[in-house]
Amino acid sequence: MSDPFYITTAISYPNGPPHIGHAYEAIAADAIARFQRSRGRDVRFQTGTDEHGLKMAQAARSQGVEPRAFANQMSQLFQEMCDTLNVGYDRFIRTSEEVHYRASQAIWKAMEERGDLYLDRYEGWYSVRDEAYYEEAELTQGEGGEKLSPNGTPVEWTAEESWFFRLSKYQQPLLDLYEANPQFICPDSRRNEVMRFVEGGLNDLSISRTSFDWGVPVPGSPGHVMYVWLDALTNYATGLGFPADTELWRRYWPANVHLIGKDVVRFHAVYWPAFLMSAGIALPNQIYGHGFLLSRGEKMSKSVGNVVDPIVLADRFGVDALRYFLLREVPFGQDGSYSAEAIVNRSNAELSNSFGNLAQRSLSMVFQNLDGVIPAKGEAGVDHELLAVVGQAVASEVPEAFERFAFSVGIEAWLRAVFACNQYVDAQAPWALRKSDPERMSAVLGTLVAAVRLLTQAIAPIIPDSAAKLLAVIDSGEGGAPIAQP
RNA sequence: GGCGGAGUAGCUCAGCUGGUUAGAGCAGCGGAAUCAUAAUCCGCGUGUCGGGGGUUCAAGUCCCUCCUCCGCUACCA
Repeated sequence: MSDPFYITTAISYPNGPPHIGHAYEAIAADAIARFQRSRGRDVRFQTGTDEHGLKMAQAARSQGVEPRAFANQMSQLFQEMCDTLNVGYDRFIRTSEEVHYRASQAIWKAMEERGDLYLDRYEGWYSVRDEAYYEEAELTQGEGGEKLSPNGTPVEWTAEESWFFRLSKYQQPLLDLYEANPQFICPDSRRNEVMRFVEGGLNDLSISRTSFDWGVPVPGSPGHVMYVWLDALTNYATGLGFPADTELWRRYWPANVHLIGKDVVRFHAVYWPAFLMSAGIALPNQIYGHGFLLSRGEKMSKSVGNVVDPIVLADRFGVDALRYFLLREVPFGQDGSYSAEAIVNRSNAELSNSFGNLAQRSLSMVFQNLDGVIPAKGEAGVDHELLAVVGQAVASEVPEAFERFAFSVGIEAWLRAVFACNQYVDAQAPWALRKSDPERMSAVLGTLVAAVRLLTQAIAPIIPDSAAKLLAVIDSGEGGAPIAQP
């Protein structure tokens, strides 16, 4: 195989169990990976968990366990989610792995050798409750004249020794990058935001912490652990064996696309390419920031109590129904809304009724009237017309859309072809031909099975399990062998 | 505050560089068919295209203004 294609999801921060947003990204990436494989690309697909940082340390402490034990336990849940949802990753990476420490330290050293790192003090108004520093201008006055964060929490002036990265130096190189490679940040709305942000000027970035120790140690600087994002972003390289010059690394780097949520666009579209430029490593081709899933139009949050476990949804509605819904309902790149009713409506109306029933009625007639032997497709004008419509969809419209991650667009084109098949069935009425013209009935059924097979292959990246089952039935009839009762 | 995006049928949205009587899906109503997982097919949409003003032979589609909603605005995964 040639033409490598490397896709990654963002690694999930497992300070809580996976929610539907994690599932959404994993499913989308999996669909892309499966689609590219079906196109003959040599695909590598990586996902994983981002296990360092203060929040993980705190979550572990609240459970009364060590960070590493907590991470083991939580990461397992994310792996199980992927397995349940048929997300076929090639590598599930964990940032607590030893190899990842080596990779992170290697990229650090490369940045240091470039002269882009320096030790300084990080000072600012710090809110312990928010775990964040604030600018003077962001603060408000409390009742008693004390300073408060924008969230109304108390702040105190805090100073911490920290390593800094000369991000400011990369402002122009980054702008040049965005200019020369318009596809680097997608969709366009995100690209515009990032460009505005960078044009506004970049400050150097604090990239080490001394206030906790759950992280990758900074080489040669005891007491410092790396800023979680520096370590987290490096995972994409670690998974290919970096810093060793491995076969995987040579084959798959740089990544074709990092699929991420819109909330982490800046880290991927600004910091990551700057780190890579500094370290002298090739840049990924594309950062794609997808939208968020809203529960009935509202943001998911624990306090509202509308956080949904994707495994529960999969159990309730079926893995393929859930996958289909998520990629069908929401224009990829935009925010979308989901609800139990919407999942049921989509999967029943389109997957089960329009498509599933088409396959069922076609194969069932073959089984009952032709002893299960799949006939040759017809040569009448209407037969060619139908296969031309289906062919246009599966060979051109669907792949063209999937290629640019426009799943909902591609699936709509696919559905139109499905509708055309149902219209054809009704117009040809093979059940009426059974007595009047058995030969013609055979031709019609042969045409239908051929169309269904094409449609099944086209949608397989979205609903891999159902598609495989259906293809197995159809292909069991190859060479004139009778198919089993559908 | 600054920058950007959006406001089109009950719902979700298409409408590219201005040009036939503004479209699709869903929902709803009516009909046909009965092969199939009661699944399918056909027919039915007069909506101030957010308000107001302007440019033009012609504007949902360009300009101005107002209203409403959303995103980004530096170190939180």
